[in-house]
Order: sequence, then structure tokens, then C-alpha cells
Amino acid sequence: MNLVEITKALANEMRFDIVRWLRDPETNFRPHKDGKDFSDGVCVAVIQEKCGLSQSTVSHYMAILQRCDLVIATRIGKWTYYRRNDATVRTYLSQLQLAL
Amino acid sequence: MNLVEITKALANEMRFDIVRWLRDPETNFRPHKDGKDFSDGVCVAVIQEKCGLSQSTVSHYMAILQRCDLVIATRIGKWTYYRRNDATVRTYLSQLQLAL
DNA sequence: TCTTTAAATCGACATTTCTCGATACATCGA
DNA sequence: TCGATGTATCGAGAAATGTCGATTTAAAGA
Repeated sequence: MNLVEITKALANEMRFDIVRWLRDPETNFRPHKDGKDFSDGVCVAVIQEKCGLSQSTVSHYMAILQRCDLVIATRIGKWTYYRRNDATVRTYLSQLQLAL
Repeated sequence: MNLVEITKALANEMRFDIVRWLRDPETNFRPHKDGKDFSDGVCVAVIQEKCGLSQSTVSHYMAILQRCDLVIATRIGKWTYYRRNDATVRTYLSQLQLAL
């Protein structure tokens, strides 16, 4: 757990929002077109639609969030679903409290 | 209180450390040469010595930390003393908990 | 197998951040 | 008032980040 690396990942309005939104996908994202629930997370296309950024940028951002374990990716067929890693978020917050 | 702005300020190893160090100046910085205590904070020269960065960079970093209220500056004569703004740090941490 | 679709990667350019040395400003002491 | 000292600001170049469109990869379906 590298505090500064996670802080860098969150030091961007959109990535910060994505992590926030993923706390409660039901209220923050539209449903998947095929009706799949959010148990594995939200697919890139739906996150992209919400962000209003290009597909490549969103994919890149999700990779950054994944690299520091803020999200977990699950590939199913053509789709990659990203969900929050609550354990990392919790650990980050408590470590930050201790450090700062 | 802009969460992302404060997060950006902390998204740099050295600035992160400075804020940490300022929680307990007595253990993290050498005493001021004139014997002044740390009640108003730590002067730039002493922070610079600890960081190992140039004077201008440290001055710049302290301005960034000050702009988002993470530190409070007190000018006394030629010296500027910087101390942590614990209120901001606490508010930041709790707001972050709520947001994330 | 060919086409379509979702996502990742690549290459490029613009913007921001990092960091420095030089200079300016303010204050102190002689 | 002059020189020394501490800090802030300026200007610049290097590095990192943001962001895009194009391309590649992988899987699904016809």
C-alpha cells in the first residue's frame, strides 16, 4: 500500500468521481444493456458514457485505478467490469489518518 | 474545502512528507538557530534543509500547501514560519471518508 | 471464416507539474 | 545607508499527466 501512489490516482477529478460512483453503481450508472447486474462491477462503455471522455482515456484511467488496487477488473466475454475494492479504500483512509 | 485540490497538493512525496513532519516538528526538524521554538511553525530554511530541495522549490511547495489551507504561514521579521493547519487536515480526512 | 463489438494499447500533442538558478523584495545589523 | 540574510517570485527546461484518434486484440455471432 503506497499512500502517495493512491493519492496520485485520486488527484484527478474524473478518477476521483469514478471511485465515488462505484461505491453505489445502482444509483450512479445506467443499467447494462443486456440487463446484467453490477455484482461484477460496471463495464467500461457505461463508465465512459457517464464520464464523457473518450474510450481510450477511460480505459487508461481504469488501468491507473487498477494498478493501485482501487478497483478490481473482471473480464467476461468481450466486457471488462470494474468494481470498487472497498478493502483498499478502507485501508487507504485509515493509513492516511495514521500518517497525516 | 476542495477535496481534489487538497488531494493534488498531497500527491507529491515531498509535500506529503512535509505535512506529516509538521505534525511533530520537535522530532522531525532541527531546532532553529536562534533558539526559537516551533509554536509558530518551522522556518523555510529548516524545512529546506530537511527536504534537500532548492530554496525556491520549497518556497513554492509551501505556497501550494498554504493555498489549500494545509499550512498556516506567519511572517516574523525576515522569517516565514509554517505550521500545520490541523483543522483542515481533520476536515479533509473526514470529508474524504464521506465522499469515498 | 468474416464482421461486429468491447476494450486495450499505441502514438502524438497539449497542458501541468517539477525543479532549478537568477533575481527581486523585505528586514536586520553595522 | 549599505551589505547580508531569509523568502518569494520569475523564467525556463525537463518530466509527467491528460487526452485524443487510430490501431490492435479478443470474443461473439452470422
